[in-house]
Amino acid sequence: MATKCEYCPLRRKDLFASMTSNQVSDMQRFKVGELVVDSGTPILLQGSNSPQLYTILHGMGIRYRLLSNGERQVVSFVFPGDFLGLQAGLMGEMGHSVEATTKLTLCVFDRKELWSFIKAEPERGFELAWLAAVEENFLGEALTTVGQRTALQAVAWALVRIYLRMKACGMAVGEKMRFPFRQQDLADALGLSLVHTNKTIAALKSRQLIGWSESEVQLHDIAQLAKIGLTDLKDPKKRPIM
Amino acid sequence: MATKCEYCPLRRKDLFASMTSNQVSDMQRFKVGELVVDSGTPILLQGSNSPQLYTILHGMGIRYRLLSNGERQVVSFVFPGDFLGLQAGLMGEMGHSVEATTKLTLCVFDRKELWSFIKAEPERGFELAWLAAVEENFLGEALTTVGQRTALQAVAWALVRIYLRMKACGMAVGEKMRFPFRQQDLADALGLSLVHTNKTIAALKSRQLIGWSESEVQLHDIAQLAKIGLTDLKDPKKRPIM
DNA sequence: TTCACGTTATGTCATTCGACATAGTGAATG
DNA sequence: CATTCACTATGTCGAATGACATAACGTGAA
Repeated sequence: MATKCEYCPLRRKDLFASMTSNQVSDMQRFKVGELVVDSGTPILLQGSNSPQLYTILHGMGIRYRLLSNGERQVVSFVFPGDFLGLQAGLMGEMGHSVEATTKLTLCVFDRKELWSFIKAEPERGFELAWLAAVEENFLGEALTTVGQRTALQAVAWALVRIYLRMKACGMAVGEKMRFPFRQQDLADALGLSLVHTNKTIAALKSRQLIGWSESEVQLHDIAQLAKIGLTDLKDPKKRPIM
Repeated sequence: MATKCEYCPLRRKDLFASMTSNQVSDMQRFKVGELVVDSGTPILLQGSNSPQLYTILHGMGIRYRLLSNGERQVVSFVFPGDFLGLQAGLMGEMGHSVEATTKLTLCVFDRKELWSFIKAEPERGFELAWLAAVEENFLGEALTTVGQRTALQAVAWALVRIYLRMKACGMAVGEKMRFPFRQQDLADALGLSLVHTNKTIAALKSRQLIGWSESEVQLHDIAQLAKIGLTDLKDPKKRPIM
């Protein structure tokens, strides 16, 4: 049973900008259905031109790029509210792949309708750009991490960022968060080897800064982690939902 | 004497998508003037909320982020046709700084007018998003470079990418291109130390793959460089101009 | 139960890359 | 013409990280 946009659980989180009721009903017309996939399922493929666009309603995943020598760069982790397929929708080709790392519920939109959707409500074009700018901004920060932070700083940065993003949509309580990603995913996101990532995590654990168990991570001293990671604890900026 | 949009030299390059004459005249109304700055001049500041937006008419620059420990990550090099200030225009805050590395001529727009500009011609909102998506796509590639390519691969990748971008707007002839960036800029872009970057460049020179002299770089064997850099020689995709 | 498999954990050793030192070059300046 | 400054060049050494090996552990399948 597809979720009605009117009752969309995302819009209630304060991570997301509010919408007029007109926008909600336009959104509802744009939405062609809902898709539920298992963890591990590929959603979008690098180089492809997907006819569908998705908004994550529930669950998490990763975006990644593959190099011709087989190396994988995890470009970002994706969470509820993230919009998938924008690059294909605008440029005609995805620059990365997207894969589910938990069971994932997606709102499905038809790429062909994107333009008429925006024409009907020009402000949504503006917000589409806004969303892309949020992503651009994040990638700049990630690039800075991989380029300039040490392994310890990078891991601390990543855990803090993920925690804040999850908390902002109600997926983290207290110091605990569900963490369905493998150390290999984190390693590929930070440009580190799996082994070194593991040892770096061990270093944070031995300092009592974090705990790591079965798909769950605890941040025991978030302030200290933020300091190590050369970042702050400001909540992520409000952003639009598509 | 400000360049009239009608006679904009950029629009003639095939890197850029064509515009209707309506769009050109709307653009002209949006443009509030032209700004010429010397090399080294800061244009936009990370964390600021600039009241102006710019399109590069002529010249080059760099975007970079600073970390609290003073480390600098060059996020991208910017060229004619690039739009500056989008993040501030959309999210209200720049995620990076922008600085001129040559004398720079900029079309100046008023951020306050951005929304009315888009409302008047909704397709431009779409293209604004397109522009942001192009940038997002590039940053994903850069992130992959810094995370996964070796120093040699990274330098080769960067030179090829810059060359193709410059050629696409008529700034490179044959195997030669003007290269106003310092090795330090390249190093900060690739997450390498200056010394190691210099030695990597020396390695490419000793293999006769490139030449490097006074603000000029020659790519003697572009195909081989692309191969080393794990990339291809496809021209950059067409993109809109603001 | 046993086996295979995916993931995390940890030790040893190799390599890439960074830090520091020093020098060379050319442009700007006085 | 001498000086300074920004940038490029190159050597030596050390540190951060990667590669390889092995083990521990849980899960699911036979």
